[in-house]
This record gives sequence, structure tokens and C-alpha cells, in this order.
Amino acid sequence: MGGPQHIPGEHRSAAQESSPTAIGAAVVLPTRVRILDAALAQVAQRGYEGTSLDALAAGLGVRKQTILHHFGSKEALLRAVLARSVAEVTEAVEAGLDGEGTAFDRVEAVVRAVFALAGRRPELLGLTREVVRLGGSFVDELLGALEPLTGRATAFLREAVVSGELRPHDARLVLLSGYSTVIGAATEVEVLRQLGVAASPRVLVRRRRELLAELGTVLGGQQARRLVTEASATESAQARPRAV
Amino acid sequence: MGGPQHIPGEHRSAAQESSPTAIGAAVVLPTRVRILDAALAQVAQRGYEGTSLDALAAGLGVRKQTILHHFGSKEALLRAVLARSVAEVTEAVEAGLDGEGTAFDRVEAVVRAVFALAGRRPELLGLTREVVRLGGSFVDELLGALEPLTGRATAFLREAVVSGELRPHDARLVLLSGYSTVIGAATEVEVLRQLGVAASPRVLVRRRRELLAELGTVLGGQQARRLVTEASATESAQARPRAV
DNA sequence: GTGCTTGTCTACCATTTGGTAAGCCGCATT
DNA sequence: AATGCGGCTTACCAAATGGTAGACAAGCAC
Repeated sequence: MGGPQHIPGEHRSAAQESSPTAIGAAVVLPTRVRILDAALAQVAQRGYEGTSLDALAAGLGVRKQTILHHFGSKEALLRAVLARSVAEVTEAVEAGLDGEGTAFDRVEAVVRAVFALAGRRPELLGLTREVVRLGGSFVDELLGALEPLTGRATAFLREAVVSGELRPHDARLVLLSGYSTVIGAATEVEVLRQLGVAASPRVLVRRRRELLAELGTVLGGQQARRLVTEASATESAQARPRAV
Repeated sequence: MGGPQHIPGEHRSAAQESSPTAIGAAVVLPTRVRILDAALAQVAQRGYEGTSLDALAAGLGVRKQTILHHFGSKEALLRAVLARSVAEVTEAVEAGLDGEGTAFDRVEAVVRAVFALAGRRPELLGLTREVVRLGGSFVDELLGALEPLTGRATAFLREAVVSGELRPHDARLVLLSGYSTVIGAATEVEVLRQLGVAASPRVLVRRRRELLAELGTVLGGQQARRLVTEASATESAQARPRAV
């Protein structure tokens, strides 16, 4: 959209000026990271095909070739974004798995961590949705990158079943159920936003409660089930008065 | 990808041959309808930007300009697809609303109709998701086209509340909750398919049951609540043995 | 200094995209 | 037979897209 006129020599000035990142003193993110951030946001919101390298570059106050220099190709850029995002999710989930308490406490911690992440960084959900839609090797890559995490999670669940802390179950379906609940909640929030209804956290809280209840009935041992029942009873006593 | 060589005179032959629709005797859908079908499928699966008119036309054994002849522009094509899809959904939902029985019976009939439609024509869900993602005037158009339906539904709910058949509630949130559940279930099915797990109807059934249970607690009068409780008790007695 | 690496730039390019203009063909109506 | 017309076509086009090639500047090692 800018100008085809090229003034050789103004390399710095205009480019730097248009990127509001370089204010203050400390926070001057390297270009590479800024590209990843912008690409994540754009792909999550406008889709892969809907994201052009030119537009991306323009938004960053940089030329398209800078992006290609760092990542080689558009597809490679998406894969890099994906890898970084998976790392972020992994970190959040592992923090939950490493926690204290009963097995179900840790399941709950993971759920809470994931929902918190979803609320904090909705782009990650948009990216996931887009990757699933794109299908093909992207999904393979996503699953592959996620494997350490899913592996650890299923191992954790298996051990908890062996030790009698959790009921027998199909770990794969449990993970999938959690995933789809989160995605569903994110969709709901997005739709609400499109409709102008800004309120978002309440929806997430409700869906999280539902998921925990479901996990409670599927996984719960005695103490876990008791906890869930209590929580839902308390919440319903507080929140029911205002319908839905 | 074909050939820039243009043999004037072979209008029919090659074109007709590549479209497998014109077999038998009866089912020769008009081009306009075939375009709408193909566009719906493509947009739902590949997204709006990911769907090119050339590719669409090639898949139909037709030239791109035929599409533009019928619909004027790519955007207009999407709007036409949207309008037709909304009509389809409207038909299904109204059949439920027109049914017999208590208010909650009809709510349940609508839910079943929508889930049945979602299972039968998943493209409609993909289209919805895509339209929401595109945002802007498309969402307005969607809501506008859907308005008669939502209007009728909210009126129905309001009357049922007045007559004491249903509990007071926020109709908008109820509709939205149903929508997001359906979309979530569809996402789940899509992911399962990507993972190679073909089984789909069970997931839909489970989500439908959950939604009905939720609606039961939010909307249910006495008899409605009793019905839901019975159903869930029966289902859990039957289906619980196999976990999740 | 020279040379190498890294980051960014300008300048092109081939292809694809949505869209316009204008024509052909068959068919029904007059 | 002439006419109009809806459906579909060929022939282009301007813009945008992802990508290549090559240059220039800054920093660092020697």
C-alpha cells in the first residue's frame, strides 16, 4: 500500500518509526521474534491463505524479503510459529503435571492452566483451529511436536489408574474431549465478541467447570469425585440465580 | 492447470465428460446449483481465501467465467451460498418448532434436528465457522438471514416462560450455548477424522446428550426436568460401562 | 586494513487471482 | 427467417502473491 518510490538511504528512519516496539529502552524484540508474533496473530485471525507475506511485513515496518530471509518460505514460517506455540503450551501443561496433590488435583491443575492460557492467548486457539483445517502434514507436525506432552500425560494417567487413584479410561478420548471443550469454548468467545458481547471470562469459567465435572465422573476416584461434587454444588448455589 | 490451447468447437465434449453428474437420466443438476454445492464444500474445507474460482470451476468442468456469470463476484457467491445454507437450517429448525408435545419436547426436537443436520451435512458447520472467522459484513448478513429463525425461537421461548412451561432465562445465551456446543462437537469430529479415528456419531450423540441435560437444568419445568433426568439416568446405566 | 557473517534492502520474476469485454451457440418467440 | 436471450465460452488484464538474485551496511575476527 505504501509507495513504489524507493529513496535509497532512508533505510532506518521510516522503517523503525513505523514499528512502535522500539520505545523505552529495554523492550526491543529481535525482528525474528516480532515476525513470529505477527504471523501467529495473523494466521489465527485471517487464516493461512488469508495472510500474505507483504501484509505481514508491512505491519512490521519491514520488507517481505526480511521474512523470507529468516524463515525461507511461508510454509516454513507457519511451521516455526507452530513449533513455538507448541512449546508454550507444553510449558503450561507441564507446570500443571508437576504440581502437588492427588492425581485428580493435578488433572485439575492442567485443565486450569490450559484454560488460563486459552484466555490469555486466544491466538493459540485460532492457530490450532487453522492447522487442523489445513490438515495434511501440518497436523502430523502438530501431533509430532505435541507428542512428548501427550506421551507424558497418558503415562501419568496410566500410572494413576494402576495405583488406583483414577478409574480406568481411554486416555486418548479423555485428552480429545478436553481439547474439543477448550476449542468449543474459544469458538463461543469468538462468536460473542463478533456479536458485540464483550464478556468473555464467564463463558470460559462455565466450560471449564463442565469439563472438570465430566472428567470427575470419568476419572474420579472417591476423593476426587467428592471434590468435584462439592465444587459444582457451591458454584451452582452461587451462580444459578442468574439464569444460564 | 489444463492447457492454454483452446480448441473452439469442443465446448460440450470435454467439459461434460469431466463432470460425473450427468450420468443416468434424471439427476442433471443445473450448473448454478452445482456451483453452489461445490463452493459450499470448498469454502467449508479450505476457507474463503483458500478457495479460488479457477479451482472451483476446474472441479466442475466449467470455466471460471461461468461462475462469475451466475454470481457476479466471489463475494456474491459466498453470500449466495450463505443464504441457501441458512434456508436449509431454517427449514430443519422450523420443523422442530412446529412439532407436537410440551415446550421442552419441542426444544428437544430442535436440538435433535440440528444435530442430525450437523451430522448429515458437516459442510454447513465449516461454512459457519468460516463466516464467523471472516467477520465483518458476513456476520451481519448471517445474523440477518437467520433473524426470522432466531426471532421465532426467542418468541417461542418467551411464550413458554409466560405460560409457565419453561423457567425464565436469557434466550440469547441459550441459543448461543446451543450453537457453540454444536460447533464444538463438529470440531471434535473433524479432529477425530484428521487423526484417523473414523467413529463420529458417538461423539455427536454424547454432546447432544450433554446439551439436552444443560438445557434441562436451565429451562426445565417439572415435567421437563423429570424427563431429562430419566433419560440421562437411562443412558448412563447403559453407556457408562465403556468409559468416556 | 581484509574478509566473513548477519540483517536488511531494492529490483525483478512467474504464477495466480478476481474481474472485464466481447463473442458464440442453441432455443424459443415472433 | 429474423430476433432476442440465457448460458457458456475465449481472450485479456491489472493487481497481488510467493519467491529469487544481488547489493549494501554494520559488526566482528584476524
